Amino acid sequence: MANNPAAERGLKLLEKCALFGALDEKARGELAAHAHHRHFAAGDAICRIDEHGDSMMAVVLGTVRISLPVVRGKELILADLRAGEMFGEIAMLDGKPRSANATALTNCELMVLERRDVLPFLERNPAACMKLMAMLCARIRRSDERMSDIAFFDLPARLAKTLLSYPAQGHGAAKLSLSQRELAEMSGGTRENVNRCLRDWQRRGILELKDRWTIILKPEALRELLASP
Amino acid sequence: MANNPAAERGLKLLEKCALFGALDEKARGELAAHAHHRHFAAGDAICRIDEHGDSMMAVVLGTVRISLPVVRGKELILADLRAGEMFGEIAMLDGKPRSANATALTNCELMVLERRDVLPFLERNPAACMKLMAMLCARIRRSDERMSDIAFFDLPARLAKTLLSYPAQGHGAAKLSLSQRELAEMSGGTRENVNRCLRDWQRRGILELKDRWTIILKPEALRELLASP
DNA sequence: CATTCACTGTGATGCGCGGCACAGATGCCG
DNA sequence: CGGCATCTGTGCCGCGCATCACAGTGAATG
Repeated sequence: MANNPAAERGLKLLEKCALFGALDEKARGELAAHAHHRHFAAGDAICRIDEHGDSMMAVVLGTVRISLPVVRGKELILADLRAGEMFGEIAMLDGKPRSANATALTNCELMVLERRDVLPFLERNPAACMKLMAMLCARIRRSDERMSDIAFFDLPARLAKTLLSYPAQGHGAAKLSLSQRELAEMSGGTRENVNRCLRDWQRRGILELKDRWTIILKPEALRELLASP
Repeated sequence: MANNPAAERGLKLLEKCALFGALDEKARGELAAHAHHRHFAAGDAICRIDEHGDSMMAVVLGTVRISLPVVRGKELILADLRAGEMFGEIAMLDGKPRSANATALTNCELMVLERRDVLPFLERNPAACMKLMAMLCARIRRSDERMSDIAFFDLPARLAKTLLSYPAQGHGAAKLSLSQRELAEMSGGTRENVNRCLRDWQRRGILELKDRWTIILKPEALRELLASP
């Protein structure tokens, strides 16, 4: 096991990870010993809402999309998770069905932790317990914020927020490669209106649309949209 | 302390309470020993969003309203809590500012638990820890559900859901005494449209509006509204 | 008793946004 | 190469809902 490259990466990852970064070497090793690794190809379903599931996952490599299907064909994208982030804790902890969909956006590798291993571990490690609770608290805060955003902000404001908060790649200017349909599903609007909004901003020099990339030129202008409405 | 009537009620309440009902007698007593009690008059602010706060509260008597102020003058009512329900755990656990407002809706009595007492207790009582996590999980599930409701359902559907899920008083028919402004703030609409919607339902015999009470005559008709659109 | 205040009920108006219907661009695959 | 899918960009229509503007009704308050 010690020579297993996946396990090595996993152990290394744990140090960076929000939940287990706080633990000592020994506790981390103990937990990693029980973990197993799984690989998913881009597009694969990792877990589906309402299914039974008693494991939680940490992203080792790649990107995992968490989404909430609502009605026939429509869904809301909750988050895109990258290496070091975790998901699936809710169903693992409370034993109820999965609360959202998780889909592999790229090829990815996950570290999987089963309830039967995690719960006893948590009971013996209050520090991990507290850390996990802090993660849950953060989730609640984000959910509530997002709820009031949807209830009170208009599409431009929500879209601006989405653009600003998405983990951007790029050097000087933030640069992201999401399709307009994806942006719509993240900000809670339609593809068409997202398009109109983006083009308007392009005309005003706030951002640039090129080769299916969205390049934010004036993040301040977007931030201003959030303050004023 | 043992003869203090408030403390007695508190101890009794703990048994009923979601969080501590799972604990043994000894653990409950230990926790109750540290708790203190506070009284608030109807209308009093219990805590405000963004303030610092390191206590969590359980409702012993009365009703506490949890709300999220959004913009100048507008707010979203998240929940009305009655005896046995708890709030304030988030800020207590993660040490960040309060995430919502809490207001005494009636005269009420609260049992207050301070972080400095609760955290050590949780470290020594993994069972309480797990129970608390389950509560947080439930909160997350409710938040997410509410978010997608706002994003995808229209006002009638949201209002129907609000009416059906509000802890009703009454024998045969569910009967509630919320003002239309309150209903609007719970379902995320305006007072005017809530009024139009209710009157429409009254004309169709689904409910009755009398003396500022809303009496639900045909809950099935409301449930049907949730399924169809 | 007059005043004030919160609540209810309704009409008129206008905007945001969803929905549809295209048309053009690009990339993939047999 | 000719389809086929996906993405973009736009025009148009109509509904839902927020907003404003009142009028009427208790219930509290001095």
